[in-house]
Amino acid sequence: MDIELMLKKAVLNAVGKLYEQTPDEKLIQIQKTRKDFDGDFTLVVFSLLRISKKPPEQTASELGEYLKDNVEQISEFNVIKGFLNLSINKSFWILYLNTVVQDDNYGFIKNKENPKTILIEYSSPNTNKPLHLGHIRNNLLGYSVAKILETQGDKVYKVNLVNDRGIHICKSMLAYQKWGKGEKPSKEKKGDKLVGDYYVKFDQEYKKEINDLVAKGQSEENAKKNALLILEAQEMLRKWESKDSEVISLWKEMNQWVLEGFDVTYKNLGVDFDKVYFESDTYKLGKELVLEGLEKGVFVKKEDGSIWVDLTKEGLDQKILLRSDGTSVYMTQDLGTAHQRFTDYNADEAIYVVGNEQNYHFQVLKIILGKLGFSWSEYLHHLSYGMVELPEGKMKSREGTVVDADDLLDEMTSTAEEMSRELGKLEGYSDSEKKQIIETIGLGALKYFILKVDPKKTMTFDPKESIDFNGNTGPFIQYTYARIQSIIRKANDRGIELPIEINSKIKISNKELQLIKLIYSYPEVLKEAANDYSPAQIANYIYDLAKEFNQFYHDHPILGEDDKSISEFRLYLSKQLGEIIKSGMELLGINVPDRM
RNA sequence: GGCCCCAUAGUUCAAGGGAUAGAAUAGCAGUUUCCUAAACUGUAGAUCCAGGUUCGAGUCCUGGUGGGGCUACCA
Repeated sequence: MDIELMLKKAVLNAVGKLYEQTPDEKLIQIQKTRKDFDGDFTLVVFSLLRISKKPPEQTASELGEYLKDNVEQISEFNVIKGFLNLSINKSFWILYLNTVVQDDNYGFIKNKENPKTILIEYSSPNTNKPLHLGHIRNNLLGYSVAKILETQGDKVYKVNLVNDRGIHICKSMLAYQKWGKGEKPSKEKKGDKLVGDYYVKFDQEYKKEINDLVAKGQSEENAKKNALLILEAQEMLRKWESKDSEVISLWKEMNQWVLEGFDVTYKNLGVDFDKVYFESDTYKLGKELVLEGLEKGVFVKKEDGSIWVDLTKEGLDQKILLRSDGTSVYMTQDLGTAHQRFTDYNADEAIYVVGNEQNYHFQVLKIILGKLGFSWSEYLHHLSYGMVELPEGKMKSREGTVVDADDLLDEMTSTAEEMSRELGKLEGYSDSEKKQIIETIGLGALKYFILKVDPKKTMTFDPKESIDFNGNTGPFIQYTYARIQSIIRKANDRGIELPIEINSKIKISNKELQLIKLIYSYPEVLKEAANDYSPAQIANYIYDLAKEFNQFYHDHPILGEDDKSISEFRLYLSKQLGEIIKSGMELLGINVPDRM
């Protein structure tokens, strides 16, 4: 029952009858009527003037008359300038609500005929330092987009590619070897934090050495290359590649610490993966693809033996694919893993959740795969999200200006606790219940704060001003849900049983109508969010829904309403709004509490 | 230097080429004998600049200004 499609056809028909010319379907623009005007759907007639050959107002009026007379669901119309506002029978909307109530997963596509297999890679951390706010955005986005895509009936696999090898890993290993004195992870300092500290330590010592060398007369450039520390780190990488047992065992131990640390963060964040790949297993993949490409003449070999792709025709640069010593670079391994993934899962589409600083990399990756003749390169999508910035600019690990993921999570929980206590909300709850509610609220505030922003956009986070709990926030929505559940509990206590169907003849207010129309939009919102890979669209929709509900709640008694049919209708409406809030929040990875 | 992205109330975010640019927060002024006041109501406040395309531009095009990113035989 798609009313918009029906209206479109009716308009097409009406234009044909009135002006004896059938317009291109694209000229029919039907949109939802804006709040401040009367009506449910609006036809913009400007594009039809060429056919009607009459002024906008007249065209709109003529069409309005015709539609009102010929379309059963249209009860009224009004014309403002070139906008024809159509009102749909209220009973239609009530009947619509009836069908929604009976649908368990309202808005989701079920039993899709040819479901796609979609891979989504997110998180992809380096094992040399703990996760920070930027990673949080990545993780929340990846997890949420996966859920959103599933609503469209497709099969989605979440994968993580752990970046566990390379010079940056050797830096923290070397620093640990030199200054670690056998320190082990503890309750006070979990593994990723410990390893991260040595990564910072390396950088400090390295900088000192560079300064010393510069003081002795070397150029800064040379000093960077000649510093003993970096030479030692490079030597360590060579040992790692040649599987030196001592280096490998230290590497394994330290990586394990970090991964265990990450697991705690992931668990607290509530994200997970269907499969975890390690770059140490996959970094050699892709070499063959490059050699194949060389044979086909897609790539070129330079005198020193390094292999390149020339993208100057595409308006880009030359890009190295294999070093002169035959080892792989980032691009090489990404070519390999892309290929492996598409074959492993027989995937139709692959999404990479990676920051926009890598736009160039993914642009190149896609072009190269295309040049190699893989038709699926077209279905490789870089979900490029904006950086999270502090008021003073970008976060920098080495300058200690990062917002640590674990610290932030803890802070959110304690703020939630403080606020709950101040508001006197926690009285009468058991300790475990309190803990659960507080965590749900704190985490909800953080997740919503991040996901409500369009993924593509750079966002600002001010650590000094803690994340809000009032207004357009996660807790506001959670509170609305808890309110609804409270009403439902009370209804149950009073033994109120809902009829199977809502009486479609009752009178409903504008606010109630507005709420039903919002419910009607949900499937469309999900579709758009999936198309755009944008949890923000769901977040903003749910906020709107919650806000409208609170207004409705304020001046419409639900259980206190004397007219039984109306009371039942409002209860139905509230219940359904609760369901959608829950459903939408779940898609954002946010839990909703029954009370708070 | 070259390439890419961004610019909306004091601040953080919205706005499928459509009507009077929405919220939140901070500010000011209000609402609890009534289903949870983490709520609701009122008030004030914004499209970086200059051109262009269009019936219609925050949105599209050109130029400028300001900010960010990429341009590694790092990942």
